[in-house]
Amino acid sequence: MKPTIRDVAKMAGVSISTVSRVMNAPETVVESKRLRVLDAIEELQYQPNSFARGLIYRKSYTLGLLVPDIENMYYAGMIRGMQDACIKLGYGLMICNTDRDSERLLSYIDAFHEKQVDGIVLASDMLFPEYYDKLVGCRIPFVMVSSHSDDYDIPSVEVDDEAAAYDAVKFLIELGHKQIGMIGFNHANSISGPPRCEGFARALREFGLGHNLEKVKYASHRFEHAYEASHELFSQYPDTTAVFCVADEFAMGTISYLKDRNVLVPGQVSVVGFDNIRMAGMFIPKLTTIAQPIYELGYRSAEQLHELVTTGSVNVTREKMRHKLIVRESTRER
Amino acid sequence: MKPTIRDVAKMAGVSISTVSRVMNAPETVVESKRLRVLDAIEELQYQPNSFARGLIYRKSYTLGLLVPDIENMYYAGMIRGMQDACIKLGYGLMICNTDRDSERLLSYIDAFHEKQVDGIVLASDMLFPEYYDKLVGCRIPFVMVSSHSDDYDIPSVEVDDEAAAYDAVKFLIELGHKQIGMIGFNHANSISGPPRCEGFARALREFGLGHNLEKVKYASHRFEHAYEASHELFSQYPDTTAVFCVADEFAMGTISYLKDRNVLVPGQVSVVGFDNIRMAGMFIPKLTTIAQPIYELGYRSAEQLHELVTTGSVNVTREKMRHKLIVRESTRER
DNA sequence: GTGAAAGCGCTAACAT
DNA sequence: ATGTTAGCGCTTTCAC
Repeated sequence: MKPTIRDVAKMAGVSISTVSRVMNAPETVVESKRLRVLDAIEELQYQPNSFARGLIYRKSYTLGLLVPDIENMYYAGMIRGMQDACIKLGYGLMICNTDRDSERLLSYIDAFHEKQVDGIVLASDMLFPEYYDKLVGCRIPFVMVSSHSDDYDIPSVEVDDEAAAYDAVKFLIELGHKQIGMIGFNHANSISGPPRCEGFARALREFGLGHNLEKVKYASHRFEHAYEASHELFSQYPDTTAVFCVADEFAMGTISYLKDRNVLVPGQVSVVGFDNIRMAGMFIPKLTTIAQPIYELGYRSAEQLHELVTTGSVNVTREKMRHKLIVRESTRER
Repeated sequence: MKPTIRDVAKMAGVSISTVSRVMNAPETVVESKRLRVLDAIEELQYQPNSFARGLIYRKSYTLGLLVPDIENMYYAGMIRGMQDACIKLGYGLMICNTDRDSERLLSYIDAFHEKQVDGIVLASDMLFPEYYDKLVGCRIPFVMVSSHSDDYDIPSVEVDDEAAAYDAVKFLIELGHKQIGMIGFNHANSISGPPRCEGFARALREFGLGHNLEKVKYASHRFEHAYEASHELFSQYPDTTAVFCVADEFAMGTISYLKDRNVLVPGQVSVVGFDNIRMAGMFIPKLTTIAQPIYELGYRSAEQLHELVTTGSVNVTREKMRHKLIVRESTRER
């Protein structure tokens, strides 16, 4: 049996209240007893029962994270950031993988509710009314990361997707490319899909390259889909010399496709990615990409949630973090 | 305030025990009342307080996972498997990233202890006496995945590293390679490092290629280190035509190095990896590699832990799963 | 400064 | 079949 506060009290020859006090307000108990209690705690390897504590404080000191796809490398860095923040804040982190499935997400909310997490961070997903209602119904505070809601006033941290996409495309244009395509996210389920398309369009228009506006194919988050989408893109617009991919994994898919067709990257076609996941610098060729501060995004979102949980509100809702173009080897002047 | 069992009881006009019964033994309460209770639960979005339950059952229905490096793609698939198993078993999963740091790992054990997880799965790490003592001291059952302990009798699931390495090297030999090098794990902290070296050595000896035995360089888990190690390997043994890398990420590092030196893979040098992480099929060239059943490893380890937690022991300790050579594009006949 | 006792939300044994 | 009640381990008044 795990030792309880009673065991400690007995061993130290004091009452349980005294034991409780040395843990929560040590200065209120005389040194001699305090020391005896501390010894007993040490000796028994006593750990207060967090169920009992939770019952009283109504806090689990645990945060929940809902990610769409844990195999997507983008989230690995984010999780590290969140976890480091959680350590700093004295919280635990419970990670759940929704597989982009509504049912599953909803049932994880139930699980979180039952486990009494103090708050949830929702990564990348759209905030459907269904989710919102459930979260509010469960009275669980939550924030969003790499996403936001236009309809509800929910704290969020992300990058300026429109501006970032604009920068990527502008870079391609300045390299001298005139025939530019894009591999985007399927709009249906994606929060960052539309703004990245808009950034693409704005850059094109601004530089009088509006004829490219239609050169957009969509893929759903994985390498293989981007490979397929690239096939469509190049079949339909064979003279394309540059493509903007809204995710590094897409860029890899595009480059793979091109490679299979014996077209050189960046020799014949330039490709820019998005995210700057760890793999971006390992791929051949190394990816030119829009870097998101992935780790910081995760770190910040945990802090934000903590703020929300403890104070009831956050200072800056809808926070934006800076992106940055990183030029590596997948792009070249035309 | 979150509704309690009392609120439900009041709304349904019954006693709290009846409410408790409809949740734990529905058949013992008459339909009419049961329905009223169910309605009230629905209406209030009532969720039993897991602290109170935990206090009684002394179970948190939560498992803890300790991974060395969550940014290592190897673990992503494993986590998916574990999570799916946890769903099936009705458990939650708490993931912690140790960064291969003893201090951090130990402090996570404390956190798990305090949070009363029902069990822990320890991934890849060695089981130092320090860890073992602490775990036993805390009375937390645990299993190991992609690792095992020779010193203690702890349930584990992994692949047969020695045999797998042997197969990889044998494949290279059968392709006609005579000058074979290896990029291995630094031994200090690695459980799978030594057996993979042994597999390498056994294949070499068996085919009379013992002169390659010394062509081994070590790297510590990341791409960059493998890149460096490859530099050392090829500087010292420039006539090497094939290299066995003990991780796919190492294979990528090696190939990157070779690429930077303008040597063709698989044209001039063949490379085989290990793990078959998701990236292996996305890299250029696609990696020939030893596939581990990563998802299943995770799934199985969670099942094993569950067995240990619920029954107090497991049927087969030190379980092995089958590996498989997957031939793709990074290897070629000599 | 310290102990006794109430109570957090729930389950289970005991009455009825 | 249903209600009453005693804890589970802890914190926190409230007396002393």
